[in-house]
Amino acid sequence: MRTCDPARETQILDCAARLFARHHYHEVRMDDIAAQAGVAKGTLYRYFADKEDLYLALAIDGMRRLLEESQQRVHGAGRPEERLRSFITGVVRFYERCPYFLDLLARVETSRAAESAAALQAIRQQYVRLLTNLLSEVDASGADRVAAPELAALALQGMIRNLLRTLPQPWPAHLADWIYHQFLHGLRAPSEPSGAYNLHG
Amino acid sequence: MRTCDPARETQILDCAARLFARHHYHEVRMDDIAAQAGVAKGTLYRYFADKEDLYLALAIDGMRRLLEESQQRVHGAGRPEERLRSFITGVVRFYERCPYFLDLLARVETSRAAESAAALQAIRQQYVRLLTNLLSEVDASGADRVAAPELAALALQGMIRNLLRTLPQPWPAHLADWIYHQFLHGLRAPSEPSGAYNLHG
Amino acid sequence: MRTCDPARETQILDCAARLFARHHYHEVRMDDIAAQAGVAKGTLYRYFADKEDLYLALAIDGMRRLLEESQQRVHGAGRPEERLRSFITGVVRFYERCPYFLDLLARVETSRAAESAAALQAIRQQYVRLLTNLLSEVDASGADRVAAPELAALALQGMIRNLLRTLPQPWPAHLADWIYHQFLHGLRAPSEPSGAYNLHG
Amino acid sequence: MRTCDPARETQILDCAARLFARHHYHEVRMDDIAAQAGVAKGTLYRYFADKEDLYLALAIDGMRRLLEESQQRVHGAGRPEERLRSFITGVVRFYERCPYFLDLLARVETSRAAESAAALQAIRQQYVRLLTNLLSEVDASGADRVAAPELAALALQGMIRNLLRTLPQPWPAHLADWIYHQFLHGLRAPSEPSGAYNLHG
DNA sequence: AATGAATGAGCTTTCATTCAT
DNA sequence: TATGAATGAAAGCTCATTCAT
Repeated sequence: MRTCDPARETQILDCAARLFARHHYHEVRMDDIAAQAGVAKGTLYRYFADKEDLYLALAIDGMRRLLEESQQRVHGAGRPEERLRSFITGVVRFYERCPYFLDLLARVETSRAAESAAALQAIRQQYVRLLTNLLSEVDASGADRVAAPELAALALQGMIRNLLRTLPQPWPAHLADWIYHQFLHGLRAPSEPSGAYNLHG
Repeated sequence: MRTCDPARETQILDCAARLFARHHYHEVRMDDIAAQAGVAKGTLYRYFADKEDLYLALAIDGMRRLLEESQQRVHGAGRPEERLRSFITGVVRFYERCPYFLDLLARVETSRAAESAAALQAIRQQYVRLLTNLLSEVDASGADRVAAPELAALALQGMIRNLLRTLPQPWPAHLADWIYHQFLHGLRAPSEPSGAYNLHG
Repeated sequence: MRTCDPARETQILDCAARLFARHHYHEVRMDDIAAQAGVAKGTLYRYFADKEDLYLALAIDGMRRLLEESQQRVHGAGRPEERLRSFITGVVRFYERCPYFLDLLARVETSRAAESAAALQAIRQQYVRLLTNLLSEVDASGADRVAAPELAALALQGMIRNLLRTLPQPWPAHLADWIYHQFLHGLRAPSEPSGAYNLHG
Repeated sequence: MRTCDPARETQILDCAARLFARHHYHEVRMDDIAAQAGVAKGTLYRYFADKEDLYLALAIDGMRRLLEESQQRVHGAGRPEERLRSFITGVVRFYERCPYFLDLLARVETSRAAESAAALQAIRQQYVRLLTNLLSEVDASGADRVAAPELAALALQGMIRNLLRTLPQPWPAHLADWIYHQFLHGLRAPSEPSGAYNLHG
């Protein structure tokens, strides 16, 4: 029953992503998605059970891509601190390429429907665990204790997203470095030698 | 035309807030709001032009209350660091009382319509400026430079919100302290004497 | 129960007349009428049972005034032809003073509700009978037979109204004379000595 | 967006015409029209933007049909007088077939919205021009001058409509002839040999 | 498999009417 | 008696979903 043409499915998801990133769920009509994707409305229903399903697939698709990229960086070579820095840089780059995912993910995570969406929940957990584990490694490698690595993971995630969602693109150079430094050493640590930061960097 | 009975307006906003926090915009019907508030549907339209207007008023109302509370704490007595700690504690307490505002604000800030909602934008800017100024004070009082106070303000806001939105209530004791410490001293600073943090604290 | 303050009733009717002349029944709200008349909405219901009743009273009021004016002219002195000319002149003058009645009456006579409105029907009949009788007098006074005076009455009424509703004000001088002449002598009779007629007379 | 199935559009218009002729604009619900036409409510909105648009299309449709019929008669063969008689007969026959258009047109011409409805205005102008030109031909062919053919056109139109709207169907035999005679020769001309006229002929 | 016209449940919104003040 | 906030039935309209082609 359900058609399987991965290319077309990707095409639909891409178009839908752009629409859902700019407009709320109830503002995007299936008509719009079909028109944007260049297919008939009925075709959407061969790939997705309903609007909610399409919306969820969208978020899952985006989060999985971010997760996979992050996994490569986190599981790469180098000292834990270096891999943390690489992780942050990767996230910033990801959102640079797909800025509409910033709003989309913020939006979908607010969704109560997501609570029942096991797949999305699973990916989100993997993501937090990946980061938590990395922070534990940082902990083990350092002189000081990392208190509550899970809290720290959530804190880092929040910092990154809020900065990226608020700051207008193009983002300041070294933004990833600034985040890394702030996260690791806090507000009042001496700046890194790379120079002063400002919003219009 | 537009009726003005502040008590009733507050009553409607309160009920609507609870509904919008638990359900998406398109999932909440004006019927539901009216029923919840114990007024007739037509009455809603005596206080708000339409659904969107009510929704916006909701967010503005919440942000204004948070802003006013925060201003009192930030403009209070004490060293800048103390007032920063007080600010963070205040925000956590605010969301403890009104947990539904966490999702609501996340949602409304994702709204493109909000871009044209001058009132909401204005409050948001005041909020960021309040925090930025406080961080500059922290800067002036300390030995080290605070790099990019505006970035730091956004980072702090993101940390707080993501933690509160993700962690299930009741929140760990000393969560505000943990945030303060992480924000000021970073991940690897020695923990405060108050003890270890964990998610179910 | 029903309040009786003729001055206020007239005031309401006047304001309503202007609104109903410019807008269709369903486009005029009781709010509008109340605002225009400078009374509260509830007050309207002390003078008229409901919207339909007010609307009807309006038409009856206007038609009665036109009927009374016409009766004076038709029952006046002079040869029947002279009184017919006076009648036509009077109608034109009436609509010159109250142009909004042109559309209002056209509109209310289209109303099916009017069929059940005995009062309005009665006045309309009196009006047609007045004119029919006059035409019969013209008949009796002349050399030729007036065929079907009732048909002629309706024809004259239609001529007048369609001309006045279509032509922009101010109306051509001698318009009433032109109507009188056309009605009595037809299209191809020699023009009266008063001169040529044209739309911008 | 807008669907185009002429057969169905005609079907909807026909059903709507009957309803709007018997009831005021605000008394006819879109539900009624849909039920009468045997389509779903949503279908109406695939053919017409909204209720007002449907209403206007109705009038335009009717006027266009009347205009086309009239053009054939007016541009036919024969002396101008004969074609004028044919025109009048045609109009009467048209309204005999579609009696509901009498009220509908009276109502739509009272509409202020119609002023902005260019299509309707255009047809109305063509109609008046057609008749005006015909009367000018009658003029040229006759011994006497036709004073103000445009006024005469409006007068004739008003006569016809008021008679047809007021007289109950079935209409008197020779009603068209009576109108022709009254219009051309006036009230006091000798009757035609075809006999006496009366309302219940 | 793809289409897009048709569907109709269900939404937002209106506004004539009521009634406590 | 006058008011106008509150009412809620009823309207116009939308749009996710279906299914004949």
